[in-house]
Amino acid sequence: MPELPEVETIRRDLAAELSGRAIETVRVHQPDIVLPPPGPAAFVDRVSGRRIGSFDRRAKYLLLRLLGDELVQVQLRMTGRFALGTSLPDPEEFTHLAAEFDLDDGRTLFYDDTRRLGGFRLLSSADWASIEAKLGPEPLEEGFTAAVLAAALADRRAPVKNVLLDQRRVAGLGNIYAAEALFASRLDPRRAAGSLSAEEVERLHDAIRATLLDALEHAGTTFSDYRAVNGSSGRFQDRLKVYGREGSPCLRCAEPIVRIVQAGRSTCFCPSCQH
DNA sequence: CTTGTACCCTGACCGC
DNA sequence: TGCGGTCAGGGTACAA
Repeated sequence: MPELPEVETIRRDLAAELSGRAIETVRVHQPDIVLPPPGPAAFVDRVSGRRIGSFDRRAKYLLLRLLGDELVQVQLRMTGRFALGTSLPDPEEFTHLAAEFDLDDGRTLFYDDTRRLGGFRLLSSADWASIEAKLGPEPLEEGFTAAVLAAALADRRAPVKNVLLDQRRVAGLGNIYAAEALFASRLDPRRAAGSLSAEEVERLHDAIRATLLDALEHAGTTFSDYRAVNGSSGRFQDRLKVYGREGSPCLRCAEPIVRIVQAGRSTCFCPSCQH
């Protein structure tokens, strides 16, 4: 589900609310959303009573840092979502409540996940550090230059779209924003990643940043499931230029947008003006 | 090492 | 109205 802009929107909504709070009790309704080790029962036991240091994001992960040497890594995957309040804000929307975290201010952090592909993992700082080390650069941070992107794409024969989705190469991009960035930079998603010229890499680099920043400004994209913490939809879906527009005229050249399958996921692009 | 495929799960939608 | 097939913002395990 959510890609960098959506996950970052959630982080911004929750960070100030959660930091400094203590988690008094935890209820896990769907055990399979807790990834072992340590397993659901131990997870409840070890997270209950802990105080939250900060609430961060890396790639598409949310990180609930606990005081002491541990953190809860949250993956929303496709349908995971949060709400914060004294009661379930919208029972009609939260039909697959998977976990609840009661806070020391009387409010509860609710986690709902229709498909249960997302989940929680309690990690030591050392375990997280080894996971973190394998993730690619954050595209919105200073260090993400065109040269860094060029290095991530170099010598790769896989299609550039697939490489952009590989979190070890660039962190945070998913199916929507990879397609949008390739459209904005007029690059054919089927091109071998390593075949891009320096000028093309620069175009792609600028497009990735501009697309993500624009999406962040519009609180992300709500295609079907994603909601911000207060339940509101993103607004970027109205600004999508290729994703989900199969058969519609290209906004640049009016030729029909086509959909192909790459690495098992659909890619929308304009064969007439993306080269 | 790189690359592709299957799979986890539910629900919405489409054609018959 | 029902049924089967397909698809969905992701990531991981495993095979080649």
